[in-house]
Amino acid sequence: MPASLAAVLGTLDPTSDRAVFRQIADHLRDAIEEGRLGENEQIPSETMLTEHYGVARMTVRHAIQVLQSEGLVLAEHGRGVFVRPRPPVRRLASDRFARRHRQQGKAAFIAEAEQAGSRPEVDSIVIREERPSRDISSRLGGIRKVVARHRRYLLDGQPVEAAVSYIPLDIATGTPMAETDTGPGGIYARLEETGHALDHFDEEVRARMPMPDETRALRLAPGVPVFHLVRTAYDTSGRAVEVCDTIMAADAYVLAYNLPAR
Amino acid sequence: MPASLAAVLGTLDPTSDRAVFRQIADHLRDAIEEGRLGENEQIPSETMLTEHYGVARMTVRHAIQVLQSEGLVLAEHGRGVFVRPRPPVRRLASDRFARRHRQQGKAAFIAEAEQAGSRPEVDSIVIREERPSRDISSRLGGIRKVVARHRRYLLDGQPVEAAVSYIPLDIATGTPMAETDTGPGGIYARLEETGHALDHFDEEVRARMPMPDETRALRLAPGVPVFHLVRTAYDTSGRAVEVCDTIMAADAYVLAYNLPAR
DNA sequence: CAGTGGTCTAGACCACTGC
DNA sequence: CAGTGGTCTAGACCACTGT
Repeated sequence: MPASLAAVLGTLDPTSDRAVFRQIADHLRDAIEEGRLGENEQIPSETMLTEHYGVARMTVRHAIQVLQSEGLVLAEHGRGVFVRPRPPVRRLASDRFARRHRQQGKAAFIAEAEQAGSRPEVDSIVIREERPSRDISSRLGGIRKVVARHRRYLLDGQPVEAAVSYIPLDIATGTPMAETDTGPGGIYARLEETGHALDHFDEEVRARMPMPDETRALRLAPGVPVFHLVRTAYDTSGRAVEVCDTIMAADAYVLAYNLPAR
Repeated sequence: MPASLAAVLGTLDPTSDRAVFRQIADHLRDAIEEGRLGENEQIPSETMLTEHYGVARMTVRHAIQVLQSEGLVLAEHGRGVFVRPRPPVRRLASDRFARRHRQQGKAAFIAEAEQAGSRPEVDSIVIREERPSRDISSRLGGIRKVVARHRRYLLDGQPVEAAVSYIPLDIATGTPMAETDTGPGGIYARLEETGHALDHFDEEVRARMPMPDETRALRLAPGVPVFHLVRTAYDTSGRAVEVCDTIMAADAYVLAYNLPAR
């Protein structure tokens, strides 16, 4: 941390209409964006800030809370408040479910992670029969019973993605799709073996702030939104054969798509 | 608002480890999610909540602030705090820039909005020569000068999208692409007329919390993330002929894409 | 005008971290 | 142990809304 707070942060403008806590938040935000406070660096403590600005501690805390909800800093109890590093980003390409990527015999996530030199894991696997929600049911053509495959994906021990796949009961029953281990190539390989050659996927993307359970499952920092993906797989007969509902930490992903001009 | 606060919210659990402001936030969140507090309904005032729970006003405000940063409620100075309605959502399909949609002679945004019965507007139009950022430059093949087209899109008076298009100077100069009015079909129609028949687009999607200037430009409520789209247009010779950088209120959009299975 | 939320103070006690 | 952030109180004054 630099010696002079005034050099990093400046001073309050008493003639300004802008609330004091917003001015302090602005100073800190500017310092972060211009690199005067670098990634993982500790920002001045609440005590130092109250003394520097001559305000009450609650005012300083309010300013820091603004930055937390913007996802710029992370408070660690007993240690300090730190500038959040930009996490390594995974790029998801729109051809990631193409057949040629399945032929090595690995599921998309595992193959891609190993390629990138990370250690992939899948945990919290729960497979069970369920009655799907109205939304999922209508995407699968009005079906009433499905096999639901819940799981969580981790990279180097960090959870990055939580997903649920829904497969019509008549398709999944008696196949590895209803077992924990789906075998080489994952469920898309099994679908193709059982007479459901895949034609295309429809993918819907939303972004929002996480619910509290999602914050826990993905160990999300405050101020990080989530991507909510709903992907439907269609076979060559036009039947919807799987819906995958995925929540991802938005700061860890870039989604890349190819759009036709014709 | 119902007569009994206890029926809507319940009471504190003094044996719980959970902080009081979190318990209050949980009660309000549950009431919203289960419909005991409906869309646009006013939640109990700070005064009522302090009396009901027997806590200091700052504790109640802290709870409400949590809900604000989750995007669930909206505080209106002097009026009250209200349950945020889910705004009408625009669905952006991955074929939205297909040539056939351009042949009516309208730009994609205008045509689509009128189709949906909304009143579209485009304002804040600024067209000027710029030196592109490193990122934009490299997407356009290392070019040093571009025509930048800044504009903001509104539906029924509400800003929904702010975008900047970058076009290499040699392509745009002397054409309507460098003017305010690009003519029927927009810049993509002009590109095709000037020997740059379009082949495909690459689109990258990110989501994050907005910067303060984006909050202003899109009149974003607290707790609403933004989509950040960067779309590159390629002509049939493989040259990148335009990059469009767009910020959108994430609660107003669903992005829909088609992924190949081959 | 009464009622609402917005800002700010000056304390208190607690829990966690690292030396 | 000293220093950090986390929670909470009990006030104060202000600005905005609607009657």
